Amino acid sequence: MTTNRRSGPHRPATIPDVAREAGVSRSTASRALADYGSVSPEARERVRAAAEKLGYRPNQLARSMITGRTHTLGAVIADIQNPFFAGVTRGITDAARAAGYQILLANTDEDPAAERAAVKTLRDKHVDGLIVAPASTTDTGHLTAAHDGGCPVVLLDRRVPRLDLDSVTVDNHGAAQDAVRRLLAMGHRRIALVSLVGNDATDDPVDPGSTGLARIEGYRAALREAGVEDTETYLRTGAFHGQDPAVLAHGLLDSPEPPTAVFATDSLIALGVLSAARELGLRVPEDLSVVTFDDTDWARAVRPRISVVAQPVQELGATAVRSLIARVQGGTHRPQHTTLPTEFIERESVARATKGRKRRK
Amino acid sequence: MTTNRRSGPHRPATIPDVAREAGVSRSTASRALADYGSVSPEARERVRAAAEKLGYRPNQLARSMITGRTHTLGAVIADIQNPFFAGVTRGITDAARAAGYQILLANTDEDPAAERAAVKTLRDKHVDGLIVAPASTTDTGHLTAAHDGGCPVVLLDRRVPRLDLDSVTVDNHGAAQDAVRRLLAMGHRRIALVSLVGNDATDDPVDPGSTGLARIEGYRAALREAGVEDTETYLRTGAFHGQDPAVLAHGLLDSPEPPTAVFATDSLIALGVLSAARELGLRVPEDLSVVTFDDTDWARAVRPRISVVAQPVQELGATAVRSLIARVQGGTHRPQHTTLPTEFIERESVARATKGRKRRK
DNA sequence: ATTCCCGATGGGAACGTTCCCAACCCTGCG
DNA sequence: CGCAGGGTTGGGAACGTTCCCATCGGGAAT
Repeated sequence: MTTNRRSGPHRPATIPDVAREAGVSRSTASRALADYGSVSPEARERVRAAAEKLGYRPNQLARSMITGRTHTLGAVIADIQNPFFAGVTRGITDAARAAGYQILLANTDEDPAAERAAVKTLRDKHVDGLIVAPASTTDTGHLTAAHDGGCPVVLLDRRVPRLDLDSVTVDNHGAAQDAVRRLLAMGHRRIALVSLVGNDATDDPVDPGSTGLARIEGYRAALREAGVEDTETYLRTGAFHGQDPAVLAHGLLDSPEPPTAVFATDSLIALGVLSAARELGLRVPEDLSVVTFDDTDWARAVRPRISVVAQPVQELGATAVRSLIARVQGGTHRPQHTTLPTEFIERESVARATKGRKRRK
Repeated sequence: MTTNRRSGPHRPATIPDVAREAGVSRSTASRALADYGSVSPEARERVRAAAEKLGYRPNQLARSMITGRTHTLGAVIADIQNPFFAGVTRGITDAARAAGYQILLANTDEDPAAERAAVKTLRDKHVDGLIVAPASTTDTGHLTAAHDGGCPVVLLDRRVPRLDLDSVTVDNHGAAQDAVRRLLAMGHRRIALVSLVGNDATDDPVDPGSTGLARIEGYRAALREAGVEDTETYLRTGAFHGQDPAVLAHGLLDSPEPPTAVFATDSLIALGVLSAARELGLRVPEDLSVVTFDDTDWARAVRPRISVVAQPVQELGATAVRSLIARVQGGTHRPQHTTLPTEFIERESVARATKGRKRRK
């Protein structure tokens, strides 16, 4: 008996094992199993039977070494606990599985350094492509490097204007403008926007890549077209980290001339606004109208139900995957920018503005 | 010039390239880079400089082929969109990254077939270990097969009693019992439990593996010890799929002698209860007290704030990862069952029971 | 001075698969 | 009957790394 280096109870069967069992060569066994080239019917059957008998399972690592494909995609997002990204990730994993791909997941917490590290690690693992919700619109060298290095990148949710990478986004500017228009139509004039933004100091207001700035610009545009010149008084932006949305909202609402409506740029901020309103004894929507991005499960269960700008979260992720796989498998066509539609869902958190509403302390 | 098979603009540098540049052999270069064996300081430095110059990045696939380690763990969970699993996954990815591991993610939607397929695919990709929230307590052949085949498995959130695998759970029975005791202490007697359970028909009531049954048993135990003999009237369990918690709760609350308190076994069900209560015009907590598992973000932002049984979601995931890595790297000690503590957080959704409360239609 | 040992180095094999190519057999056609 | 050609097969190389082992040189000890 030959001494095997790995002589455990059941050393996993390899192609040579199967070939030996079937009485053919490695090449023929490989061809029969991978179904390419030409193999005689009887040889094919013998190999199939031998593989079955030995419980042969192809070693994807070895296969990947040759083919250069791992059938694995990397997903680099901010925070899986954020309902928006949870939905996106769900869409990503489902679409990937349907196409025969797996997902390597990495969180960045909006930290560009963590994002660079994640991209590096995932590329070292030879993912076939990357889906990235970029933390910064400027610090993108690692993304172009990956793309140029043969690892396609699809930008998710956020765009990087001067970067010629595929992207899948929603029309944040238009959606925000629409939402604010609806508040204006209900007679509101003192409309606040509460947002947490990243380190996008250099983002371009004309063609913003970050969702935060795009929504802010949509907010400004809606106010201006309604003749509200001052678009900054009720604009509250905090930093991603360390800033509690509830505190931000509290400061906004607890002022001499508070807003009559608040537009939150995501569901976590909306919770902060609701929390602050509760602390101050403000009723929604009688004292304060509230609208937010993202249709989370609680938005349609709480009282009052919250009117929202719903994003197609799962579709966002699924579209990114399909776009990426097309690029991985297909040729190198021009970068494609997909914009998915949002939907405003009207519920009970918006009321007509009452001119001289009394504040209750 | 030799014709290279892959003659792209920048064929990624390999160890032979670095060795050539540094004027040493592959072996020495490999030793210098991987930091093992013995290498002279000057050789080490020359290799380091050459690697730097060529932008060398080790091919993890090739390395894994030799070492048998991929530094990748598989996470097989039900649904990333469920806040509980989102938190768990966050804990998993963070702990994994801290230990130098990556996470391959798969959703099962509580479908045993999907779970088997996921485990198969992940094993084919040669993950070093698996973290699984098993969909079934009986259909577990693939898990023992993986474990016996050298791919360690850690059970998450749910246990499989007769299976000798590591597990990380919380004391669901005790936590549920404690929560119901608190409702009893507030004078409630007609206490309902609303739950969605999987296909655990054969789960053992004495030592339940599924969280659902464990919580139900805790509920029953609390009622019995308080002298409430009938523990089934207000028990509502629906199936995982196709059953809307709101509908289930609606049927429960819209009855001749409705419960005065509801215990929901997870946050999605709690939303259903809240939604049904709102539809029926019931006020929380005046008409209906509500307690739920899982401290989600909305539970502390809505009005009234919801009293909850908080689970250490991130810790659950992180502990599973650390336990798994210990087994991957260390010897093969006995299976370890870790139980993490829960915490009851008292808020405003529980009121003293009023004897003859009037229902408002 | 010879022996011994240890640090340093290089060559070759191995991991398990796919790919390329040469060899082979058999049939059909000129 | 010889040759072309297609289906089938097997051997060898390659992917990029780590590991084992043999070799070599120099300093210390006998």
